[in-house]
Amino acid sequence: MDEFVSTFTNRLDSKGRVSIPASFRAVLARDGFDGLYCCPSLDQASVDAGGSRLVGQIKDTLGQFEPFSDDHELLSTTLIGESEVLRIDTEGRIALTDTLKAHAGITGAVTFVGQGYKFQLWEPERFVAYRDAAKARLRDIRGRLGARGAGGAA
Amino acid sequence: MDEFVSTFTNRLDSKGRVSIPASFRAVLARDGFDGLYCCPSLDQASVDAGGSRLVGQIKDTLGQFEPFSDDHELLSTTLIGESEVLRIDTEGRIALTDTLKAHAGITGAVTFVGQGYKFQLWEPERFVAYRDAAKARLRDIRGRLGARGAGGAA
DNA sequence: CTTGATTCCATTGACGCCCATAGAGGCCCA
DNA sequence: TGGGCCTCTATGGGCGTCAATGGAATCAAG
Repeated sequence: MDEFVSTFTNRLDSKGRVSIPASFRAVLARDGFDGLYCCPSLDQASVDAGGSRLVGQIKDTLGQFEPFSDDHELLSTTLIGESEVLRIDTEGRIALTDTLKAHAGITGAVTFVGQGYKFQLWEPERFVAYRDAAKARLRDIRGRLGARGAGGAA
Repeated sequence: MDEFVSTFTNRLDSKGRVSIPASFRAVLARDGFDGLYCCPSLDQASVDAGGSRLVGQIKDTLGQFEPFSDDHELLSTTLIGESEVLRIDTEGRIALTDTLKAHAGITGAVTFVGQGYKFQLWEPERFVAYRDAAKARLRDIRGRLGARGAGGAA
């Protein structure tokens, strides 16, 4: 599997370090990117993280806007300016910066949420709330998914 | 046969493991996917499971949405974040995570329900109730279809 | 010399792998 | 056609390995 799948919650130790889930590390290793690319999510109190594929996706998104346009500037300010490349230590852990922790409200633990080509970091309780809201909204918009359904209908 | 067919019920052992029905294992082996992809059903207390074909179907669904869009984030959080890739041991067993067991209400046994390109995991009693309700609805529909029937089982 | 950061080592518990057993069903042969 | 053998599936449990975590040791600066 070369995608980030599933959800894990790990604790920060006294030095602020947290282990990246082993299965995510395996994906990152295959990806080849050195370190972990992290950028605050645009609309949520979470952090988007990943490797080359995330970086590529961000570039593609930026490429859809005219260079020097307001929109391009706004996006690049957030997607690139607010980003960090975190070092992964020999045990597979990272130390989140204060900026990232503040954005996501992370204190004692982190929930890692796989999203295919990237994953997100959440404060565990906030994630539960977001997840429940997401499910509820998904039921609403499911009609738009067409006849094939999203892995559920009978 | 390369489709999941029929229904089986197996018990969980003291370590929470349960055997995948042999005929399903054969289909998975042909599918080539390493492990078992499991995704909570959106509307039912069950788990959708399968291999590459299920994953492909989910990817197709996600591919209809623009990356970083609200809808894409919602979908990937639910469809991928809630999913698990379970390892299949040398005996053909899996260990369900607490999250999946909680979603389906599974405690002592699991009912495996073949559905062609995927199959579902149910708590046995809940499945019986669901099946009976489905049958009743089917009779209802068939009645409206007139004499030719809907090819339902006896 | 003190502070912060990075690597190294130790512990604990979960999980994967291996072997063992029983029971059901299929197959062969008389 | 009946009985017995044999294979395979489902299930139990022991053991080793690895991941997550905590803390000490080492290194880089200021």
